[in-house]
Amino acid sequence: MGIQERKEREKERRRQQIIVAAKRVFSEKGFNKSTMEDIASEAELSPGTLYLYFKNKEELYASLSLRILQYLHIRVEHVNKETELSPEQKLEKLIEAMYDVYDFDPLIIINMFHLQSSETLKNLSPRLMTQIEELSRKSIGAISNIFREGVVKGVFIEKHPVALSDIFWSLFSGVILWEASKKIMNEDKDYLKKTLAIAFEIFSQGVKIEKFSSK
Amino acid sequence: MGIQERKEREKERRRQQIIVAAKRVFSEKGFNKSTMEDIASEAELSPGTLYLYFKNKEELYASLSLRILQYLHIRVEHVNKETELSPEQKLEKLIEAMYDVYDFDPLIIINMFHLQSSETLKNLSPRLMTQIEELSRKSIGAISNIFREGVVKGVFIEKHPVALSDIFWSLFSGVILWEASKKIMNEDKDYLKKTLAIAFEIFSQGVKIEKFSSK
Amino acid sequence: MGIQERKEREKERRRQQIIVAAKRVFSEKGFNKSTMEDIASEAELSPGTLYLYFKNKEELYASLSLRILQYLHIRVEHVNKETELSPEQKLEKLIEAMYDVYDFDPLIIINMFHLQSSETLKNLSPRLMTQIEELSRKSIGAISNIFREGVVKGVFIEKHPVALSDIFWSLFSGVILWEASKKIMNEDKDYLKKTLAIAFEIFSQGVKIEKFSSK
Amino acid sequence: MGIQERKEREKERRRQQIIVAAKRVFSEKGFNKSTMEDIASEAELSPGTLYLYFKNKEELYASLSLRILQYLHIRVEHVNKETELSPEQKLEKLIEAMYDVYDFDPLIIINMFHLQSSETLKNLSPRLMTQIEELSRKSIGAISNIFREGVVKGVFIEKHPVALSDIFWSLFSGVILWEASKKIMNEDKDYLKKTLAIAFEIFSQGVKIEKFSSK
DNA sequence: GATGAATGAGTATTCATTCAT
DNA sequence: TATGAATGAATACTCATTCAT
Repeated sequence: MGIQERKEREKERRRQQIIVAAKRVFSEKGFNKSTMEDIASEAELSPGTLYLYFKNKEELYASLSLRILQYLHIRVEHVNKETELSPEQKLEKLIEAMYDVYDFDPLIIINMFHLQSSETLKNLSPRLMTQIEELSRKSIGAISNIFREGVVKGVFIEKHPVALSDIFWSLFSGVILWEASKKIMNEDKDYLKKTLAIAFEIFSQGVKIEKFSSK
Repeated sequence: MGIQERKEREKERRRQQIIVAAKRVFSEKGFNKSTMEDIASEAELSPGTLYLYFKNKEELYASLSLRILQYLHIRVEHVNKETELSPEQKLEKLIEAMYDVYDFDPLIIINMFHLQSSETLKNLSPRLMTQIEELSRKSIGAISNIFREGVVKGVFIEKHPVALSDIFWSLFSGVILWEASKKIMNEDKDYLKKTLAIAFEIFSQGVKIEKFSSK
Repeated sequence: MGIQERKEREKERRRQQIIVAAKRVFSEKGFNKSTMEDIASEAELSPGTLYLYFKNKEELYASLSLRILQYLHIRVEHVNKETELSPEQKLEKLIEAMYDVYDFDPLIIINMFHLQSSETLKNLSPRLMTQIEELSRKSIGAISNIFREGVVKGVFIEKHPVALSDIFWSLFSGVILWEASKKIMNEDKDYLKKTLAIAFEIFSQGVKIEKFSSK
Repeated sequence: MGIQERKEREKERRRQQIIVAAKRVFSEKGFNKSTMEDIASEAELSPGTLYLYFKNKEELYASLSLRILQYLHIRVEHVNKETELSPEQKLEKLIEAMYDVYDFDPLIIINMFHLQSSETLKNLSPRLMTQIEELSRKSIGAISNIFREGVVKGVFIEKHPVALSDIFWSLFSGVILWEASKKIMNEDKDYLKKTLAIAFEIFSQGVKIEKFSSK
């Protein structure tokens, strides 16, 4: 019914309001230094209200990660489905997608890393856990596919097809962290973009089969 | 003076004893979940004693990073000074050095990252800050040198010589974190080594100039 | 008026619905661990509605006691009014009544005790307070009467006629609490009944004058 | 060693200091309304210090019960060991002992009852649990012995020898609670003593075998 | 120097109660 | 009347740090 639906929508809006506030606070102070009161006041709500929408602090934090994972998944799947593209073109598209993912939420790597800690996992509801696991698995799988295809078609070197996607992701995370640690993150996004571009170019060159055949 | 010196030596021994204990505790529980009492009891000392050697918890943690940085610096400088090696041979030596650095302390990346947080920096003594900054600057400089030399000699592509070293470091960090997040870190070091090897090989291929000239 | 009256009746029905739910929840979790939401959901109402019928949590709880007191009062008065019975027969009837009171609500003693706490009393409305006080006074009075009559007729020992009723009540409460603390309360009502029977028998023997005269 | 011993003694003194403060606060406000800060400030200590001596609030509360149980045990065992006394004399001594137990801590019944709640039990350390269980078992056993002996010697009626001790204890608890609920507890101890005396006398008369034989 | 008992500020979480709809 | 989302005060417990011995 209309009323039911409007309520549902309203509820979702509140969740987003809280998530947005949480993102601001967490990215400024980090998980441990952020208090639930900080977040509540950023969201212009009372602390108690936060607990109507999120089981606890960990689950609120993990919800940020879920949001990024959803976006990552959509983008990566989309690349993967463009069957008419060559592996090299797909890699290019993938790189573009990764830029956007980072743009969507620059804290992606830090969130992902936090998510791993056993303490965190203990406090999450099974539902959220399942969602996160599924999205991670699917996204990683989609990236792997792109490289596997490249290897099969003789375009990319065969160094453990899985490893290629791992290294691709590592490079992405590494550059972001590196930039973050230089605190350039916010002030100069262009520098990050340029660095990522070079990193991905080097990677692309490194995985192309012609390189090896030309020796 | 003899006595003076012996005291100094004794003092340094205690510092190391504490640092070793701290490393064990921090690497098991992470910074926030580790208590000063945990560390004190691991070091078989009382909590109060820790404060005779370290200003506070942050400074104790940062001291771990300093220790790794010292090792990193020594190894990297050593590679840099071998003037008779070609840029490609130096890169190979550098990669070996990075393995060892990781072996020396697998928490290197996490430590380095923690070190950046403004909250941390606020609590460090200027003396420690200076030491850390200097060592970081020198180590990064030495790595940069290797790549700059390669570019100058026409062996490595010219993509912002600085960027090459940044990306090298990013790749290193990214792989370690990636593995850490898969919790393979401790159980299967060989897998990490293999992944790092592939990563570095791809990187090496990617930066070699022949690739581009062969096109 | 018809409409007025029907509303009144409806209102009373709701109150009872809430009281019944509250009884279930309180007896399972105790006063402090029971939340208003627990009770609301047991009553299939919203938390807000509870406050339309009861001033606060304490008053809701006290209403349970009022209900038992009403039952106790009815039963005890009834015994007292049977003028043709001997004191010993009345005591027997009284004992039967007490069994039934306990059956009506096994939490009677705990409720009564909770009712005494000054914190509780502070939160009750004067109207409720008055009702409770009146019923207590009357019930105790009726029990006292039975014993006083026995003393006057030379059937029961004269040890402060008031004290006899106090002790009778104490014995009743004590046995119930003792059983409750053994957690047999719910699982084995027969054991409680048997213990109560022995207790009352001992008491009856103890207060009979012949005992003393036989010495 | 002397130093070791003095420290131990000092530590025990602190525990007692806290227990005494806790007793005052708990008996005034009850368990739930008493805060750890109340107790700390009553003991002229900081809240944190309480946790150096007691695991949590429940365990602090339970420690009060332990203290009473220790006293109860000593007194009851002492009566039981006086082999030259007749069952009737032992009962008299037991009654005296119970007066003293109540004097030692009038909250005895409330403490004991609180101790039963499953929520409480969940939070106690096994060590404390064991101590409490053992003392309870032994004390109850000693009381039972007295009655069993009386039954065997043909002085007390045989109504389940165990039940006699249960009913004795119930009577004791009941009277104390009854008085407590009349809030006479503190103001008029003499009235309580008199009531207890009458209660025990009635009980004693009730359990004496001659009563029945005289019929 | 070394100790470790004491401190007390800091915080996640709960829940009785309110009030706009 | 009835709702139930929002409130925000209240509190047990932790732990970095200090300081008397």
